[in-house]
Amino acid sequence: MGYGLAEGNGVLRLSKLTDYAVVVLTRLDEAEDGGVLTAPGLAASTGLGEPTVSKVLKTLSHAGLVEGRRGAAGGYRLTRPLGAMALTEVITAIDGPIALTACVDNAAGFCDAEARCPVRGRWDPVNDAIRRALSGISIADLAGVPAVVPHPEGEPRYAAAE
Amino acid sequence: MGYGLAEGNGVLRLSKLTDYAVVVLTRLDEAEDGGVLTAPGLAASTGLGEPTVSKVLKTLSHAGLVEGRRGAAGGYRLTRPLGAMALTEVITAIDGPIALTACVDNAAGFCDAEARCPVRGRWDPVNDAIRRALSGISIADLAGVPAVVPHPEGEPRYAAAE
DNA sequence: CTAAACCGTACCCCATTGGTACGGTTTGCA
DNA sequence: TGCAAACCGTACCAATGGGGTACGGTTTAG
Repeated sequence: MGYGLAEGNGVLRLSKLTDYAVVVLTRLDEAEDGGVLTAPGLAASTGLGEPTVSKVLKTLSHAGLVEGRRGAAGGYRLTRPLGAMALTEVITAIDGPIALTACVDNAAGFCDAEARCPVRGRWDPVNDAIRRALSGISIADLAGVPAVVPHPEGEPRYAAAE
Repeated sequence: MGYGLAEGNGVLRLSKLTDYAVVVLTRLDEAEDGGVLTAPGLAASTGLGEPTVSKVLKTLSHAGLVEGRRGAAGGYRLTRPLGAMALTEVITAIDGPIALTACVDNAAGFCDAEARCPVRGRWDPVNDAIRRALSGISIADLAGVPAVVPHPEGEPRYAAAE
């Protein structure tokens, strides 16, 4: 597949799943029927695989970012507006905690080559810089909020702007 | 091995090679004999594998961050002081360009699912934030500049500080 | 002439990730 | 009361990319 994220670009590669999560969250934000959409419905409207969408939703649900209601008329619903949902929360939910080094945040002093390690804990300025940069970015900032973008048959072509 | 970087933590994982690069660059900065050290020597003093160190040096050399001199009395030398060497340069040299998405920086409009892609190019605020956070961090900032830390036999234990 | 070191390329192994499958439980509705 | 639709949890499989290695070639001091 491949949506917006790079294939094997380089650093700072966050997973495709995170990309999918943003897509799905955006779609959920556009929902109108009480803001509830089903996983199969989301899969159809986004073009992603249904099992993949389910997986993403499950993870987001586990993190408390969406709420799943079971049963025949079930579906998923945002627990918060996207403007109040930090990007870091989604990243943490999908990819785990945002950390660059192991020595720094985790229990310090567990390096297997602790002896003769010349840069112990020296990466934390980078960590802090990254965290500071990422905090303050909400999903709404990424969504651009085109709101209720229809996706009829044919070729929507969201790109055509400007 | 594993030096300072996390194993499989999460986002923002930059490669171990970049970690090694910082280690090697720091060692080179501590050198005194005209600032020239050999790859085997660096491997021995850092505890890293000799082929791996060579690989890192070769890459750094190709990026112009170090200068390799061949022959019997050859070795590597910094082309700039660490304070004037940006972290982003090292990252770019080892891991490639710092980019989060493919659609944004590269030739736009090559998404295989370009139609119905709801977040085209929406990741660039993140890209910008990351770049802005990383610029302004030099290798000297990471090195801490303990300068000429001896590594005799026994157990150096750099951690023992404070 | 030889040894030591850099250089380039190509190769292999394995861990992480993306994606899938399946059985179970809940719930609206006929 | 049974059925269908949807969420839930877990486990599994395939492939991509990165870490690490090997090898042959070229340069250069002694």
